Amino acid sequence: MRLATWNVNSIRARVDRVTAFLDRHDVDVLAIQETKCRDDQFPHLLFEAAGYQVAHVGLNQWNGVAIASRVGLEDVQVGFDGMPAWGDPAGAEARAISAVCGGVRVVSLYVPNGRSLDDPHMAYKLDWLGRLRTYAAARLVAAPDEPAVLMGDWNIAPEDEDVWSMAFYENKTHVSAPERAAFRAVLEAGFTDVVRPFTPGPGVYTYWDYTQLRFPKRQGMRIDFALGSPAFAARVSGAFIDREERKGKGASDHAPVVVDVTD
DNA sequence: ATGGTTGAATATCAA
Repeated sequence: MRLATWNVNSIRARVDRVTAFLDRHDVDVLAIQETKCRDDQFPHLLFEAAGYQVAHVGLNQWNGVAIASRVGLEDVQVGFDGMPAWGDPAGAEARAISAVCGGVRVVSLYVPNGRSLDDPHMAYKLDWLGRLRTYAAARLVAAPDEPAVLMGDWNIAPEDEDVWSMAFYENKTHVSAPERAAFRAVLEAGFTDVVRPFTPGPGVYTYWDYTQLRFPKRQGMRIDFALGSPAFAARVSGAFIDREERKGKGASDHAPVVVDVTD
């Protein structure tokens, strides 16, 4: 079975690229982030025509996450237990959705950006990640043998080599010690980065800013990850980052990350 | 020129 995760930066602007990607790489399950639409605006029919069931949560033009699957889509859950609320009035944002696809619990995640180190969004980001760690740890206790994968846009570059320049990111988000500790805490809860062993750095990224010619200058960040439970990680047979998807007109600023598991 | 691009409530905000 082949799974992938991709921050598409608007599903409506990108749906042709997304369905072409699914076809080209024979993807069974795609975790999608930043759909940037309400559910009634999501192009459900195009996914159905391509043979995929879709679970999507989108509340407005921001965030929005989905899972598209052609190997079943069971026990859909919006958000995760304990996911923090945000806003005034406070409410849950559309940043997490999960389902069981082909026997794997797939969680599609869009971690809050943080904006800047002293912004309230940064405290929200750290709280959100802490709650995610608690959820992930609880799942391993409740179902230690369940294949589960937390995949999406984590908005964290966990290692120095995951950014094109540590000097550039000094005092910026994505590389700060608290963010990296929050990411590491999920690993310490028992989850494993199943992609990095197949895509070693340095210079291997999943995101390049639209501005400043970052992509042709190879100035990116590795911030999209698939973290597998022990039962999932044991079945991973390969992984790659589809850098080609960042090329050309109409590309998302993120590339898809693909993971293969044995059936 | 203190930006540079893209996408979404077209007017700014978010990334």
